Amino acid sequence: MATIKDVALRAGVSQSTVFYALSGKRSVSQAVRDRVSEAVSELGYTASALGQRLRGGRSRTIGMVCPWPYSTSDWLVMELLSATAETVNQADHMLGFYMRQLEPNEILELVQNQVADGLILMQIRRKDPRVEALRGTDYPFAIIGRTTDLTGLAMVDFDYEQASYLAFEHLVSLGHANIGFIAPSGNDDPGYLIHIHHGFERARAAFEVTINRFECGPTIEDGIAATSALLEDNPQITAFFTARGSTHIGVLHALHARNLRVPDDCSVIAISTAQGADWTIPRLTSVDVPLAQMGHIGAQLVLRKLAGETVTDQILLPAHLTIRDSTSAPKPTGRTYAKGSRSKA
Amino acid sequence: MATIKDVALRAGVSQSTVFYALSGKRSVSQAVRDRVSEAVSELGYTASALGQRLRGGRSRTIGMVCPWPYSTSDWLVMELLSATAETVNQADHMLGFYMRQLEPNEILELVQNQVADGLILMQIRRKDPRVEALRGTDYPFAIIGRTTDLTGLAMVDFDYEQASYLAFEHLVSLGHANIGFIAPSGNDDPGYLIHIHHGFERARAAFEVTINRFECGPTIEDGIAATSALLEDNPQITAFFTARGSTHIGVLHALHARNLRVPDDCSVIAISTAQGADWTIPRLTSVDVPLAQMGHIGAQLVLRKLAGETVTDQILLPAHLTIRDSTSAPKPTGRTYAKGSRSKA
DNA sequence: TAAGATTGTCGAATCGTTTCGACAACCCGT
DNA sequence: ACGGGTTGTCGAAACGATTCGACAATCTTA
Repeated sequence: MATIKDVALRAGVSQSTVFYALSGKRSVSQAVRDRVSEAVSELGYTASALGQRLRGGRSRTIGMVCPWPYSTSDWLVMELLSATAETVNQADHMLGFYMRQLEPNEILELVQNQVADGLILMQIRRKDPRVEALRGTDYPFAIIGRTTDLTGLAMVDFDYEQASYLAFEHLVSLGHANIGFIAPSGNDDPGYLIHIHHGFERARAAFEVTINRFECGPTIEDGIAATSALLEDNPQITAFFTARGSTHIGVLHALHARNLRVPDDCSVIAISTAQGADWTIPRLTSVDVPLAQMGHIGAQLVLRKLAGETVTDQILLPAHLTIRDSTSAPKPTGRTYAKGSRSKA
Repeated sequence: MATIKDVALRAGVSQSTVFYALSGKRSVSQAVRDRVSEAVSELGYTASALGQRLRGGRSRTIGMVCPWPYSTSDWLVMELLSATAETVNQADHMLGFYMRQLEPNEILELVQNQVADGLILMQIRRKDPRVEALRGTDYPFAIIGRTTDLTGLAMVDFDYEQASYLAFEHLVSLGHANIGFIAPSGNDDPGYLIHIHHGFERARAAFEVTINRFECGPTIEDGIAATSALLEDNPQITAFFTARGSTHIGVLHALHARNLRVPDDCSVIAISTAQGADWTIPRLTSVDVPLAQMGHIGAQLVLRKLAGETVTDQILLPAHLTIRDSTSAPKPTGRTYAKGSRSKA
């Protein structure tokens, strides 16, 4: 591999002259410029990033800590990852992935070793030891998600509370009076679950509606079990709102197993992503989480910090409802729910 | 940021002694070792990766070129990415993502700049200029997918031909005599499409069966259009085999719009992933592409090359059918297909 | 006790790029 | 022709970890 030294020898000038000829940071005579560029092309020289980085003290790398897989469904975050990578690449940096839960001290080492110039953390817990390890240091990082204490942090997140509220509002406006709410426990991590819970409480206070709540995990199976349990106890439910992971798939499976058609016999609404919502039959009415946007913004926050800016932006992306094919007004008469007809699902 | 120099000053010894005390590569007296480790913890010293890498000439980074998004559906490859990252991380390397189509010369620069020690290429085209740029160089890289000429390459791929054949075989064994095959054109890139085509040809030669073929792209909408067109011309079709991207979702949408139940009125089989197959209702009988395995192996190939091994493994992962809920024997009598009932889909 | 082996420590060089200060050589106007 | 400015080039010194040869000091063995 040719170095700048080789080029200098070949062109018969000093290393620094080669450097200035190539970088243009000082004026160099035309004759020398020509000889240098000739030597460069003959030797196939390109500057080694290693040397550049050593000198600059920067690795031109941003690390993304992505404790994967958080749950089986979360591969929807591909959208977030690819958006982040895109923004980072555009800024002529590399996005390095750490696809496991790093200990706080491992994260600090990433910093100190100069493996990465900056960090993006996701799947943030409400009290997150990783965030606490970084807070207070001058290390450039941003979080996608929210801790309880956001003092001084650069953050981007989605307004899950409003998303949750909008889902209830939509169902109520359609005339649903009995809603099954398949929910995470508000006490669980990651942090966004609490906001979904707050939206639920706001809706409960605002609307005259019966909400049957069932707490469960994020998997398809959890969704099936929750739907079954809710229908068992509350056959009068006319709509389900499911807010986490791939539980919405479970709801659809469970309804299908009972021969309940969506949305004719039962409406379903979710907090999902646009892509995920398009994959179901019928397409899901959903408050779509703008993952790509979150990735872009998260990357920008770090890049701005890297550029020397003091960044304490805390950006909450607004929630919008997208009406697709899984919700309609309840049909008060049409549905016959035979208690015994539950399948093995 | 503390350097080895600072530690040496603090401990009152030379840099090299600090180094030997920490690395253990030469013997150091207990007294000095103690003073050094004391200084290290006082200063919070950790070795800078930048310096280490410069000396070693290695960046301990593997680049993954992932021209994203190839199609809207391909976020299933998240599984591949996370598996690759896992393996690379375990070997104490970083996986750097380039989420756009890099030009061959950009890829070569990655090499020469020592930004990455090795490369993993995916979404390989049959004649791939990126591969040709790297072939013949001693640069360590592996491909996930196949070019036409595989001479000297390290490669891992899935046996799409067998996958395709198995899908037909399954439908035939169930008694389907009229199959709708929603297929990519055999001439298209990426390269795996040709192998699906070969499997189709092998099945056509082996079985007494009518296969109605329709070429289309990879999107949901493509799948809907293909299904509609096939049913229009061949209402006697009792099963669909769909082999690319998210066309299987389109098939299900189109069948749903016609009130055709799966699998009672029509069977559906796909080449998909285990996760993708679990997301549909009913769950899809599918030849699952082992994306995680492909990622692991791809990473290993490069890592072995990095270790100095001469690697020319060309690994074709075997195809296995997973029977889920979307296929059954055709019911010769039950179905009434009303030509006029086509929806707007 | 002298020769030889072992142990512990140091200084200097290396990796490749970038920057800084120095210093000629030249051009300008008076 | 002489000061003042510009232009072009060079050498040396960073950046931080690692390695190698040298060389004392200590220990071993005949």
